[in-house]
Amino acid sequence: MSFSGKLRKHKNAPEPTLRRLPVYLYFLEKVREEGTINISAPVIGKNLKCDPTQVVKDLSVTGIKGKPRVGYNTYELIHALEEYLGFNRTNEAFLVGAGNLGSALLAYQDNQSLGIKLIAAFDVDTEIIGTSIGSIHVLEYNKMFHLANRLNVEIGVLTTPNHVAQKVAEDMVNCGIKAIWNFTSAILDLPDNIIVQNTSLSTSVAVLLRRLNDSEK
Amino acid sequence: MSFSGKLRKHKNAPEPTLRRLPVYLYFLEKVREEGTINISAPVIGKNLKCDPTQVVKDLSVTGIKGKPRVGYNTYELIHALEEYLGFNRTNEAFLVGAGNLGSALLAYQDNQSLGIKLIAAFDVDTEIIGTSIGSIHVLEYNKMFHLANRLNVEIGVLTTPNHVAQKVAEDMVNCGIKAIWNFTSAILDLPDNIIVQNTSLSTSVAVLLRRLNDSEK
DNA sequence: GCACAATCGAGAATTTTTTCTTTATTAAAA
DNA sequence: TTTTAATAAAGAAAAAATTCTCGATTGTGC
Ligand SMILES: NC(=O)c1ccc[n+]([C@@H]2O[C@H](COP(=O)([O-])OP(=O)(O)OC[C@H]3O[C@@H](n4cnc5c(N)ncnc54)[C@H](O)[C@@H]3O)[C@@H](O)[C@H]2O)c1
Ligand SMILES: NC(=O)c1ccc[n+]([C@@H]2O[C@H](COP(=O)([O-])OP(=O)(O)OC[C@H]3O[C@@H](n4cnc5c(N)ncnc54)[C@H](O)[C@@H]3O)[C@@H](O)[C@H]2O)c1
Repeated sequence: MSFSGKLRKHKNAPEPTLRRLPVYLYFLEKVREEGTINISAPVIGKNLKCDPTQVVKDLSVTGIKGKPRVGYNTYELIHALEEYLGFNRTNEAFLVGAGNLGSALLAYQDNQSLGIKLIAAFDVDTEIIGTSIGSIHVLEYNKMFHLANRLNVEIGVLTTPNHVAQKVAEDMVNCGIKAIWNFTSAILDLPDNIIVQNTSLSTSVAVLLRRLNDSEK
Repeated sequence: MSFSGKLRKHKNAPEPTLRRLPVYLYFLEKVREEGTINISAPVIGKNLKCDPTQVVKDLSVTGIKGKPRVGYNTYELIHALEEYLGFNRTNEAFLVGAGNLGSALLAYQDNQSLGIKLIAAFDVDTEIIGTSIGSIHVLEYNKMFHLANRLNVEIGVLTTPNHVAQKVAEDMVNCGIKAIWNFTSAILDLPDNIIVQNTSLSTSVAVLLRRLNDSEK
Protein backbone atom coordinates (compact mmCIF):
# COMPACT_ATOMS: atom_id res chain seq x y z
CA MET A 1 0.00 0.00 0.00
CA SER A 2 1.09 3.52 -0.66
CA PHE A 3 0.98 6.41 1.78
CA SER A 4 -0.98 8.55 -0.63
CA GLY A 5 -3.90 7.89 1.66
CA LYS A 6 -6.24 5.22 2.84
CA LEU A 7 -6.36 2.08 0.82
CA ARG A 8 -9.24 1.43 -1.49
CA LYS A 9 -9.15 -0.93 -4.40
CA HIS A 10 -10.01 0.39 -7.83
CA LYS A 11 -11.76 -2.22 -9.81
CA ASN A 12 -10.85 -0.41 -12.97
CA ALA A 13 -7.47 1.20 -13.24
CA PRO A 14 -4.37 0.37 -11.22
CA GLU A 15 -3.05 3.37 -9.33
CA PRO A 16 0.15 3.69 -11.37
CA THR A 17 -2.00 3.89 -14.50
CA LEU A 18 -4.25 6.45 -12.86
CA ARG A 19 -1.27 8.62 -12.06
CA ARG A 20 -0.11 8.49 -15.65
CA LEU A 21 -3.46 9.42 -17.16
CA PRO A 22 -3.24 13.17 -16.43
CA VAL A 23 0.14 13.21 -18.17
CA TYR A 24 -1.37 11.68 -21.29
CA LEU A 25 -4.20 14.18 -21.02
CA TYR A 26 -1.86 17.16 -20.87
CA PHE A 27 0.17 15.84 -23.77
CA LEU A 28 -2.91 15.18 -25.87
CA GLU A 29 -4.26 18.65 -25.21
CA LYS A 30 -0.99 20.04 -26.46
CA VAL A 31 -0.97 18.01 -29.67
CA ARG A 32 -4.63 18.79 -30.29
CA GLU A 33 -3.80 22.48 -30.14
CA GLU A 34 -1.20 21.79 -32.77
CA GLY A 35 -3.92 20.38 -34.98
CA THR A 36 -3.20 16.69 -34.65
CA ILE A 37 -6.34 14.64 -35.27
CA ASN A 38 -5.01 11.14 -34.76
CA ILE A 39 -2.16 9.91 -32.66
CA SER A 40 -0.75 6.43 -32.17
CA ALA A 41 0.58 4.78 -29.04
CA PRO A 42 4.13 4.56 -30.40
CA VAL A 43 4.16 8.30 -31.04
CA ILE A 44 2.82 9.03 -27.57
CA GLY A 45 5.39 6.66 -26.14
CA LYS A 46 8.24 8.33 -27.99
CA ASN A 47 7.23 11.75 -26.71
CA LEU A 48 6.62 10.67 -23.15
CA LYS A 49 9.59 8.30 -23.16
CA CYS A 50 7.64 5.25 -22.13
CA ASP A 51 6.69 1.87 -23.46
CA PRO A 52 4.09 1.99 -26.27
CA THR A 53 2.32 -1.15 -25.11
CA GLN A 54 1.89 0.44 -21.73
CA VAL A 55 0.34 3.44 -23.42
CA VAL A 56 -2.14 1.10 -25.10
CA LYS A 57 -2.94 -0.65 -21.86
CA ASP A 58 -3.28 2.58 -19.91
CA LEU A 59 -5.54 4.23 -22.46
CA SER A 60 -7.73 1.16 -22.72
CA VAL A 61 -9.27 1.99 -19.33
CA THR A 62 -11.11 4.85 -20.99
CA GLY A 63 -12.89 2.43 -23.32
CA ILE A 64 -11.67 4.29 -26.40
CA LYS A 65 -10.59 2.07 -29.26
CA GLY A 66 -7.69 2.93 -31.49
CA LYS A 67 -7.37 1.89 -35.11
CA PRO A 68 -4.34 0.03 -36.42
CA ARG A 69 -2.12 2.25 -38.57
CA VAL A 70 -4.03 5.33 -37.43
CA GLY A 71 -4.04 5.41 -33.69
CA TYR A 72 -6.53 7.19 -31.50
CA ASN A 73 -8.72 10.13 -32.29
CA THR A 74 -7.23 12.94 -30.24
CA TYR A 75 -10.46 14.67 -29.45
CA GLU A 76 -12.28 11.49 -28.53
CA LEU A 77 -9.42 10.36 -26.31
CA ILE A 78 -9.17 13.68 -24.49
CA HIS A 79 -12.88 13.65 -23.88
CA ALA A 80 -12.80 10.09 -22.57
CA LEU A 81 -9.84 10.81 -20.30
CA GLU A 82 -11.51 13.88 -18.83
CA GLU A 83 -14.64 11.86 -18.31
CA TYR A 84 -12.77 8.99 -16.71
CA LEU A 85 -10.71 11.21 -14.43
CA GLY A 86 -13.69 13.37 -13.54
CA PHE A 87 -11.89 16.50 -14.75
CA ASN A 88 -14.86 17.65 -16.78
CA ARG A 89 -17.10 17.83 -13.74
CA THR A 90 -16.95 20.87 -11.46
CA ASN A 91 -15.60 19.16 -8.33
CA GLU A 92 -16.01 22.14 -6.05
CA ALA A 93 -13.66 22.35 -3.11
CA PHE A 94 -12.85 24.43 -0.03
CA LEU A 95 -9.32 25.40 0.85
CA VAL A 96 -8.27 25.97 4.44
CA GLY A 97 -5.04 27.84 5.18
CA ALA A 98 -4.48 30.63 2.68
CA GLY A 99 -0.78 30.97 3.44
CA ASN A 100 2.13 30.51 1.08
CA LEU A 101 1.05 27.28 -0.50
CA GLY A 102 -2.67 27.91 -0.18
CA SER A 103 -2.34 31.24 -2.00
CA ALA A 104 -0.41 29.62 -4.81
CA LEU A 105 -3.16 27.06 -5.30
CA LEU A 106 -5.85 29.75 -5.16
CA ALA A 107 -4.02 31.87 -7.71
CA TYR A 108 -3.56 28.86 -9.96
CA GLN A 109 -7.33 28.55 -10.38
CA ASP A 110 -7.55 31.35 -12.86
CA ASN A 111 -4.97 30.06 -15.25
CA GLN A 112 -5.52 26.39 -15.68
CA SER A 113 -7.74 23.65 -14.46
CA LEU A 114 -6.35 21.41 -11.78
CA GLY A 115 -9.29 19.05 -11.94
CA ILE A 116 -10.98 20.69 -8.98
CA LYS A 117 -12.47 24.13 -8.52
CA LEU A 118 -11.73 26.03 -5.33
CA ILE A 119 -14.83 28.03 -4.50
CA ALA A 120 -13.89 29.42 -1.11
CA ALA A 121 -10.89 29.75 1.17
CA PHE A 122 -10.78 29.99 4.95
CA ASP A 123 -8.16 31.21 7.37
CA VAL A 124 -7.82 32.43 10.96
CA ASP A 125 -5.37 35.23 10.22
CA THR A 126 -7.22 38.55 10.34
CA GLU A 127 -4.64 40.05 8.00
CA ILE A 128 -5.62 37.59 5.31
CA ILE A 129 -9.36 37.35 5.93
CA GLY A 130 -11.25 39.63 3.58
CA THR A 131 -8.57 39.67 0.90
CA SER A 132 -8.99 38.02 -2.48
CA ILE A 133 -6.52 35.68 -4.08
CA GLY A 134 -7.17 35.09 -7.73
CA SER A 135 -10.93 35.46 -7.81
CA ILE A 136 -11.51 33.75 -4.49
CA HIS A 137 -12.26 35.57 -1.26
CA VAL A 138 -10.62 34.42 1.94
CA LEU A 139 -13.28 34.04 4.59
CA GLU A 140 -13.18 33.72 8.33
CA TYR A 141 -12.59 30.11 9.33
CA ASN A 142 -15.83 29.81 11.30
CA LYS A 143 -17.85 30.59 8.19
CA MET A 144 -16.86 27.21 6.81
CA PHE A 145 -19.41 25.38 8.93
CA HIS A 146 -22.28 27.46 7.69
CA LEU A 147 -21.23 27.53 4.04
CA ALA A 148 -20.46 23.84 3.80
CA ASN A 149 -24.02 22.93 4.63
CA ARG A 150 -25.40 25.31 2.08
CA LEU A 151 -23.04 24.48 -0.77
CA ASN A 152 -22.67 20.76 -0.21
CA VAL A 153 -18.96 20.71 -0.92
CA GLU A 154 -17.28 17.30 -0.78
CA ILE A 155 -13.59 18.12 -1.22
CA GLY A 156 -11.33 19.96 1.20
CA VAL A 157 -7.81 21.18 0.49
CA LEU A 158 -5.68 21.33 3.63
CA THR A 159 -2.79 23.82 3.60
CA THR A 160 -2.59 24.92 7.22
CA PRO A 161 0.47 24.50 9.42
CA ASN A 162 1.04 20.89 10.46
CA HIS A 163 0.12 21.32 14.09
CA VAL A 164 -3.48 22.35 13.42
CA ALA A 165 -4.04 19.95 10.51
CA GLN A 166 -5.74 17.20 12.54
CA LYS A 167 -8.19 19.64 14.12
CA VAL A 168 -9.01 21.36 10.83
CA ALA A 169 -9.44 17.99 9.12
CA GLU A 170 -11.91 16.92 11.79
CA ASP A 171 -13.81 20.16 11.29
CA MET A 172 -13.89 19.49 7.56
CA VAL A 173 -15.38 16.07 8.20
CA ASN A 174 -18.00 17.66 10.44
CA CYS A 175 -18.82 20.00 7.58
CA GLY A 176 -19.66 17.00 5.42
CA ILE A 177 -16.43 16.89 3.47
CA LYS A 178 -15.76 13.42 2.09
CA ALA A 179 -12.26 13.77 0.66
CA ILE A 180 -9.27 15.75 1.91
CA TRP A 181 -6.34 16.76 -0.23
CA ASN A 182 -3.69 17.01 2.44
CA PHE A 183 -0.56 19.08 1.77
CA THR A 184 0.61 19.07 5.37
CA SER A 185 2.99 16.50 6.77
CA ALA A 186 0.49 15.61 9.48
CA ILE A 187 -0.72 12.04 9.55
CA LEU A 188 -4.46 12.47 9.71
CA ASP A 189 -6.55 10.13 11.81
CA LEU A 190 -10.10 10.25 10.46
CA PRO A 191 -13.07 7.93 10.00
CA ASP A 192 -12.49 5.15 7.49
CA ASN A 193 -15.03 6.47 5.00
CA ILE A 194 -13.11 9.73 4.59
CA ILE A 195 -10.69 9.76 1.67
CA VAL A 196 -7.33 11.30 2.46
CA GLN A 197 -5.00 12.12 -0.39
CA ASN A 198 -1.59 12.98 1.00
CA THR A 199 0.62 15.05 -1.27
CA SER A 200 3.96 15.36 0.34
CA LEU A 201 6.67 17.13 -1.56
CA SER A 202 9.39 15.31 0.39
CA THR A 203 8.35 12.20 -1.46
CA SER A 204 9.44 13.75 -4.73
CA VAL A 205 12.62 15.06 -3.20
CA ALA A 206 13.44 11.61 -1.86
CA VAL A 207 13.16 10.06 -5.30
CA LEU A 208 15.08 12.89 -6.93
CA LEU A 209 17.97 12.80 -4.47
CA ARG A 210 18.29 9.07 -4.64
CA ARG A 211 18.36 9.07 -8.41
CA LEU A 212 20.94 11.84 -8.33
CA ASN A 213 23.13 9.94 -5.88
CA ASP A 214 22.76 6.70 -7.80
CA SER A 215 23.79 8.42 -11.03
CA GLU A 216 26.93 9.84 -9.47
CA LYS A 217 28.71 6.58 -8.88
CA MET B 1 7.55 2.92 -15.67
CA SER B 2 6.18 5.90 -13.89
CA PHE B 3 6.05 9.42 -15.26
CA SER B 4 7.85 10.83 -12.27
CA GLY B 5 10.77 11.17 -14.60
CA LYS B 6 13.33 9.25 -16.55
CA LEU B 7 13.73 5.64 -15.62
CA ARG B 8 16.74 4.55 -13.64
CA LYS B 9 16.94 1.36 -11.65
CA HIS B 10 17.71 1.58 -7.97
CA LYS B 11 19.66 -1.40 -6.89
CA ASN B 12 18.61 -0.77 -3.35
CA ALA B 13 15.08 0.37 -2.64
CA PRO B 14 12.02 -0.06 -4.86
CA GLU B 15 10.44 3.27 -5.73
CA PRO B 16 7.25 2.67 -3.72
CA THR B 17 9.42 2.07 -0.67
CA LEU B 18 11.44 5.20 -1.41
CA ARG B 19 8.27 7.26 -1.50
CA ARG B 20 7.18 5.90 1.86
CA LEU B 21 10.47 6.58 3.62
CA PRO B 22 9.91 10.34 4.11
CA VAL B 23 6.58 9.54 5.74
CA TYR B 24 8.26 7.23 8.23
CA LEU B 25 10.85 9.92 8.81
CA TYR B 26 8.27 12.58 9.58
CA PHE B 27 6.40 10.25 11.89
CA LEU B 28 9.57 9.22 13.71
CA GLU B 29 10.61 12.83 14.21
CA LYS B 30 7.25 13.47 15.78
CA VAL B 31 7.45 10.52 18.19
CA ARG B 32 11.04 11.37 19.06
CA GLU B 33 9.92 14.84 20.08
CA GLU B 34 7.41 13.15 22.34
CA GLY B 35 10.29 11.34 24.02
CA THR B 36 9.88 7.88 22.52
CA ILE B 37 13.21 6.05 22.51
CA ASN B 38 12.17 2.78 20.90
CA ILE B 39 9.39 2.04 18.47
CA SER B 40 8.28 -1.23 16.89
CA ALA B 41 7.05 -1.91 13.38
CA PRO B 42 3.54 -2.87 14.55
CA VAL B 43 3.21 0.48 16.35
CA ILE B 44 4.42 2.39 13.30
CA GLY B 45 2.02 0.36 11.16
CA LYS B 46 -0.92 1.11 13.42
CA ASN B 47 -0.25 4.84 13.31
CA LEU B 48 0.40 4.99 9.60
CA LYS B 49 -2.35 2.50 8.80
CA CYS B 50 -0.16 0.11 6.90
CA ASP B 51 1.10 -3.43 7.10
CA PRO B 52 3.76 -4.00 9.81
CA THR B 53 5.75 -6.45 7.71
CA GLN B 54 6.00 -3.82 5.04
CA VAL B 55 7.31 -1.38 7.61
CA VAL B 56 10.03 -3.89 8.51
CA LYS B 57 10.92 -4.46 4.89
CA ASP B 58 10.93 -0.75 4.07
CA LEU B 59 13.08 0.20 7.04
CA SER B 60 15.51 -2.60 6.34
CA VAL B 61 16.92 -0.62 3.39
CA THR B 62 18.54 1.73 5.89
CA GLY B 63 20.56 -1.13 7.35
CA ILE B 64 19.26 -0.46 10.85
CA LYS B 65 18.44 -3.57 12.88
CA GLY B 66 15.54 -3.71 15.26
CA LYS B 67 15.38 -5.87 18.37
CA PRO B 68 12.53 -8.31 18.97
CA ARG B 69 10.15 -7.13 21.68
CA VAL B 70 11.76 -3.67 21.59
CA GLY B 71 11.68 -2.39 18.05
CA TYR B 72 13.97 0.20 16.56
CA ASN B 73 15.91 2.92 18.27
CA THR B 74 14.13 6.09 17.20
CA TYR B 75 17.19 8.26 17.05
CA GLU B 76 19.26 5.71 15.18
CA LEU B 77 16.49 5.10 12.68
CA ILE B 78 15.91 8.78 12.00
CA HIS B 79 19.59 9.27 11.46
CA ALA B 80 19.80 6.32 9.08
CA LEU B 81 16.75 7.46 7.12
CA GLU B 82 18.14 10.97 6.73
CA GLU B 83 21.42 9.49 5.64
CA TYR B 84 19.78 7.10 3.19
CA LEU B 85 17.51 9.75 1.70
CA GLY B 86 20.28 12.33 1.59
CA PHE B 87 18.22 14.75 3.69
CA ASN B 88 21.12 15.44 6.04
CA ARG B 89 23.28 16.75 3.23
CA THR B 90 22.89 20.32 2.05
CA ASN B 91 21.65 19.60 -1.49
CA GLU B 92 21.79 23.15 -2.70
CA ALA B 93 19.37 24.11 -5.47
CA PHE B 94 18.38 26.97 -7.72
CA LEU B 95 14.77 27.91 -8.29
CA VAL B 96 13.61 29.49 -11.52
CA GLY B 97 10.24 31.23 -11.66
CA ALA B 98 9.50 33.03 -8.40
CA GLY B 99 5.77 33.29 -9.04
CA ASN B 100 2.94 31.86 -7.00
CA LEU B 101 4.30 28.39 -6.52
CA GLY B 102 7.95 29.40 -6.58
CA SER B 103 7.37 31.94 -3.80
CA ALA B 104 5.62 29.36 -1.68
CA LEU B 105 8.57 27.01 -2.00
CA LEU B 106 11.02 29.80 -1.24
CA ALA B 107 9.06 30.84 1.83
CA TYR B 108 8.89 27.24 2.99
CA GLN B 109 12.66 27.13 3.32
CA ASP B 110 12.73 29.00 6.57
CA ASN B 111 10.33 26.84 8.41
CA GLN B 112 11.16 23.27 7.65
CA SER B 113 13.55 21.25 5.64
CA LEU B 114 12.29 19.88 2.38
CA GLY B 115 15.41 17.83 1.82
CA ILE B 116 16.93 20.45 -0.46
CA LYS B 117 18.13 23.97 0.22
CA LEU B 118 17.20 26.72 -2.19
CA ILE B 119 20.13 29.11 -2.30
CA ALA B 120 19.04 31.42 -5.10
CA ALA B 121 15.97 32.22 -7.17
CA PHE B 122 15.80 33.64 -10.68
CA ASP B 123 13.05 35.37 -12.64
CA VAL B 124 12.58 37.63 -15.64
CA ASP B 125 9.91 39.85 -14.08
CA THR B 126 11.49 43.18 -13.11
CA GLU B 127 8.83 43.65 -10.45
CA ILE B 128 10.05 40.53 -8.67
CA ILE B 129 13.79 40.81 -9.30
CA GLY B 130 15.51 42.34 -6.33
CA THR B 131 12.89 41.33 -3.80
CA SER B 132 13.47 38.73 -1.12
CA ILE B 133 11.22 35.82 -0.36
CA GLY B 134 11.99 34.17 2.90
CA SER B 135 15.70 34.77 3.15
CA ILE B 136 16.35 34.25 -0.55
CA HIS B 137 16.92 37.05 -3.03
CA VAL B 138 15.34 36.86 -6.42
CA LEU B 139 17.97 37.55 -9.03
CA GLU B 140 17.84 38.42 -12.68
CA TYR B 141 17.55 35.30 -14.78
CA ASN B 142 20.77 35.90 -16.72
CA LYS B 143 22.74 35.81 -13.49
CA MET B 144 22.05 32.10 -13.26
CA PHE B 145 24.71 31.26 -15.83
CA HIS B 146 27.42 33.06 -13.95
CA LEU B 147 26.42 31.87 -10.49
CA ALA B 148 25.95 28.25 -11.43
CA ASN B 149 29.55 27.95 -12.47
CA ARG B 150 30.76 29.50 -9.27
CA LEU B 151 28.52 27.61 -6.87
CA ASN B 152 28.45 24.24 -8.58
CA VAL B 153 24.75 23.68 -7.98
CA GLU B 154 23.37 20.35 -9.21
CA ILE B 155 19.63 20.70 -8.59
CA GLY B 156 17.19 23.04 -10.31
CA VAL B 157 13.58 23.69 -9.30
CA LEU B 158 11.43 24.65 -12.26
CA THR B 159 8.34 26.74 -11.47
CA THR B 160 8.01 28.92 -14.54
CA PRO B 161 4.96 28.98 -16.81
CA ASN B 162 4.66 25.85 -18.95
CA HIS B 163 5.51 27.50 -22.25
CA VAL B 164 9.02 28.53 -21.23
CA ALA B 165 9.81 25.41 -19.24
CA GLN B 166 11.71 23.58 -22.00
CA LYS B 167 13.91 26.57 -22.71
CA VAL B 168 14.64 27.23 -19.02
CA ALA B 169 15.36 23.53 -18.47
CA GLU B 170 17.88 23.57 -21.33
CA ASP B 171 19.51 26.64 -19.79
CA MET B 172 19.70 24.82 -16.47
CA VAL B 173 21.45 21.92 -18.13
CA ASN B 174 23.91 24.33 -19.73
CA CYS B 175 24.57 25.69 -16.26
CA GLY B 176 25.68 22.25 -15.16
CA ILE B 177 22.49 21.26 -13.38
CA LYS B 178 22.13 17.49 -13.17
CA ALA B 179 18.62 17.09 -11.76
CA ILE B 180 15.47 19.11 -12.35
CA TRP B 181 12.49 19.15 -10.05
CA ASN B 182 9.80 20.04 -12.55
CA PHE B 183 6.52 21.50 -11.28
CA THR B 184 5.32 22.56 -14.71
CA SER B 185 3.13 20.39 -16.89
CA ALA B 186 5.65 20.61 -19.71
CA ILE B 187 7.14 17.35 -20.91
CA LEU B 188 10.83 18.10 -20.86
CA ASP B 189 13.08 16.73 -23.56
CA LEU B 190 16.61 16.70 -22.19
CA PRO B 191 19.77 14.59 -22.47
CA ASP B 192 19.46 11.12 -20.97
CA ASN B 193 21.90 11.78 -18.16
CA ILE B 194 19.74 14.58 -16.75
CA ILE B 195 17.37 13.48 -14.01
CA VAL B 196 13.89 14.93 -14.32
CA GLN B 197 11.52 14.60 -11.39
CA ASN B 198 8.06 15.60 -12.47
CA THR B 199 5.71 16.66 -9.71
CA SER B 200 2.32 17.20 -11.17
CA LEU B 201 -0.51 18.03 -8.85
CA SER B 202 -3.09 16.71 -11.32
CA THR B 203 -1.77 13.28 -10.54
CA SER B 204 -2.94 13.62 -6.94
CA VAL B 205 -6.24 15.08 -8.04
CA ALA B 206 -6.79 12.17 -10.40
CA VAL B 207 -6.34 9.63 -7.64
CA LEU B 208 -8.46 11.64 -5.22
CA LEU B 209 -11.37 12.09 -7.62
CA ARG B 210 -11.37 8.47 -8.63
CA ARG B 211 -11.42 7.28 -5.06
CA LEU B 212 -14.19 9.72 -4.31
CA ASN B 213 -16.24 8.52 -7.25
CA ASP B 214 -15.59 4.88 -6.43
CA SER B 215 -16.71 5.42 -2.84
CA GLU B 216 -19.96 6.98 -3.92
CA LYS B 217 -21.45 3.95 -5.53
C1' DG C 1 -7.40 -5.63 -55.82
C1' DC C 2 -3.40 -7.54 -53.37
C1' DA C 3 0.68 -7.54 -50.74
C1' DC C 4 2.87 -4.99 -47.15
C1' DA C 5 3.84 -2.45 -43.09
C1' DA C 6 2.13 -0.40 -39.00
C1' DT C 7 -0.19 -0.80 -34.82
C1' DC C 8 -3.99 -2.08 -31.85
C1' DG C 9 -5.64 -5.55 -28.57
C1' DA C 10 -5.54 -9.55 -25.79
C1' DG C 11 -3.29 -12.64 -23.28
C1' DA C 12 1.18 -14.79 -21.74
C1' DA C 13 5.47 -14.17 -19.52
C1' DT C 14 8.29 -11.57 -16.72
C1' DT C 15 9.39 -8.50 -13.21
C1' DT C 16 8.33 -5.98 -9.25
C1' DT C 17 6.00 -5.29 -5.03
C1' DT C 18 3.31 -6.82 -1.29
C1' DT C 19 1.79 -10.12 1.92
C1' DC C 20 2.30 -14.36 4.36
C1' DT C 21 4.99 -17.88 6.91
C1' DT C 22 8.51 -19.50 9.51
C1' DT C 23 12.34 -19.07 12.48
C1' DA C 24 15.16 -16.96 15.79
C1' DT C 25 15.88 -13.51 19.17
C1' DT C 26 14.83 -10.81 23.00
C1' DA C 27 12.72 -8.90 27.29
C1' DA C 28 9.55 -9.66 30.70
C1' DA C 29 6.96 -12.75 33.70
C1' DA C 30 6.67 -16.80 36.37
C1' DT D 1 16.41 -19.80 35.74
C1' DT D 2 12.83 -21.12 32.75
C1' DT D 3 8.86 -20.04 30.28
C1' DT D 4 6.19 -17.08 27.52
C1' DA D 5 4.85 -13.55 24.37
C1' DA D 6 6.22 -10.16 21.16
C1' DT D 7 8.59 -9.05 17.20
C1' DA D 8 12.38 -8.63 13.72
C1' DA D 9 14.38 -10.97 9.73
C1' DA D 10 14.51 -13.82 5.86
C1' DG D 11 12.52 -16.23 2.51
C1' DA D 12 8.29 -18.06 0.14
C1' DA D 13 4.02 -17.13 -1.87
C1' DA D 14 0.78 -14.17 -3.80
C1' DA D 15 -0.63 -10.17 -6.08
C1' DA D 16 0.14 -6.41 -9.03
C1' DA D 17 2.29 -4.14 -12.71
C1' DT D 18 5.02 -4.10 -16.73
C1' DT D 19 6.78 -5.96 -20.83
C1' DC D 20 6.61 -9.23 -24.45
C1' DT D 21 4.35 -11.96 -28.15
C1' DC D 22 1.32 -12.83 -31.53
C1' DG D 23 -2.85 -12.56 -34.16
C1' DA D 24 -6.17 -9.31 -36.18
C1' DT D 25 -7.08 -5.14 -38.51
C1' DT D 26 -6.41 -1.24 -41.31
C1' DG D 27 -4.49 2.06 -44.43
C1' DT D 28 -0.84 2.65 -48.16
C1' DG D 29 1.50 1.71 -52.23
C1' DC D 30 2.08 -1.29 -56.10
N1 LIG E 1 4.92 26.45 1.29
C1 LIG E 1 5.31 25.36 0.67
O1 LIG E 1 5.96 25.43 -0.37
C2 LIG E 1 4.97 24.01 1.19
C3 LIG E 1 5.51 22.90 0.56
C4 LIG E 1 5.18 21.62 1.02
C5 LIG E 1 4.34 21.50 2.08
N2 LIG E 1 3.85 22.57 2.69
C6 LIG E 1 2.94 22.37 3.81
O2 LIG E 1 1.78 23.11 3.61
C7 LIG E 1 1.32 23.62 4.83
C8 LIG E 1 1.19 25.10 4.73
O3 LIG E 1 2.44 25.65 4.40
P1 LIG E 1 2.59 27.20 4.13
O4 LIG E 1 4.00 27.43 3.77
O5 LIG E 1 1.54 27.65 3.20
O6 LIG E 1 2.32 27.79 5.58
P2 LIG E 1 1.75 29.23 5.95
O7 LIG E 1 2.06 29.46 7.37
O8 LIG E 1 2.22 30.21 4.94
O9 LIG E 1 0.19 29.11 5.77
C9 LIG E 1 -0.63 28.50 6.68
C10 LIG E 1 -1.92 29.29 6.75
O10 LIG E 1 -2.83 28.59 7.59
C11 LIG E 1 -3.49 29.54 8.42
N3 LIG E 1 -3.95 28.86 9.62
C12 LIG E 1 -3.27 28.63 10.76
N4 LIG E 1 -4.04 27.98 11.65
C13 LIG E 1 -5.25 27.84 11.07
C14 LIG E 1 -6.47 27.27 11.51
N5 LIG E 1 -6.59 26.72 12.71
N6 LIG E 1 -7.49 27.29 10.66
C15 LIG E 1 -7.37 27.82 9.43
N7 LIG E 1 -6.26 28.39 8.97
C16 LIG E 1 -5.20 28.39 9.80
C17 LIG E 1 -2.46 30.59 8.69
O11 LIG E 1 -3.08 31.80 9.06
C18 LIG E 1 -1.73 30.66 7.35
O12 LIG E 1 -2.32 31.62 6.52
C19 LIG E 1 2.30 23.16 5.88
O13 LIG E 1 1.83 21.99 6.47
C20 LIG E 1 3.52 22.85 5.10
O14 LIG E 1 4.26 21.83 5.72
C21 LIG E 1 4.13 23.83 2.26
N1 LIG F 1 0.43 27.88 -8.53
C1 LIG F 1 0.14 26.62 -8.28
O1 LIG F 1 -0.50 26.30 -7.29
C2 LIG F 1 0.58 25.54 -9.20
C3 LIG F 1 0.14 24.25 -8.97
C4 LIG F 1 0.56 23.23 -9.81
C5 LIG F 1 1.40 23.51 -10.85
N2 LIG F 1 1.83 24.75 -11.07
C6 LIG F 1 2.72 24.98 -12.19
O2 LIG F 1 3.82 25.72 -11.74
C7 LIG F 1 4.23 26.60 -12.73
C8 LIG F 1 4.23 28.00 -12.16
O3 LIG F 1 2.95 28.33 -11.69
P1 LIG F 1 2.67 29.67 -10.94
O4 LIG F 1 1.27 29.68 -10.53
O5 LIG F 1 3.69 29.88 -9.89
O6 LIG F 1 2.88 30.72 -12.11
P2 LIG F 1 3.31 32.24 -12.00
O7 LIG F 1 2.97 32.88 -13.29
O8 LIG F 1 2.78 32.82 -10.74
O9 LIG F 1 4.89 32.19 -11.85
C9 LIG F 1 5.75 31.99 -12.92
C10 LIG F 1 6.98 32.86 -12.71
O10 LIG F 1 7.93 32.53 -13.72
C11 LIG F 1 8.49 33.73 -14.19
N3 LIG F 1 8.99 33.53 -15.55
C12 LIG F 1 8.32 33.61 -16.71
N4 LIG F 1 9.13 33.35 -17.75
C13 LIG F 1 10.34 33.11 -17.23
C14 LIG F 1 11.60 32.80 -17.80
N5 LIG F 1 11.76 32.67 -19.13
N6 LIG F 1 12.64 32.65 -16.99
C15 LIG F 1 12.49 32.77 -15.66
N7 LIG F 1 11.33 33.06 -15.05
C16 LIG F 1 10.27 33.22 -15.83
C17 LIG F 1 7.38 34.74 -14.14
O11 LIG F 1 7.89 36.05 -14.09
C18 LIG F 1 6.67 34.34 -12.85
O12 LIG F 1 7.20 35.03 -11.75
C19 LIG F 1 3.26 26.43 -13.88
O13 LIG F 1 3.82 25.57 -14.82
C20 LIG F 1 2.09 25.80 -13.27
O14 LIG F 1 1.42 24.96 -14.18
C21 LIG F 1 1.43 25.78 -10.26
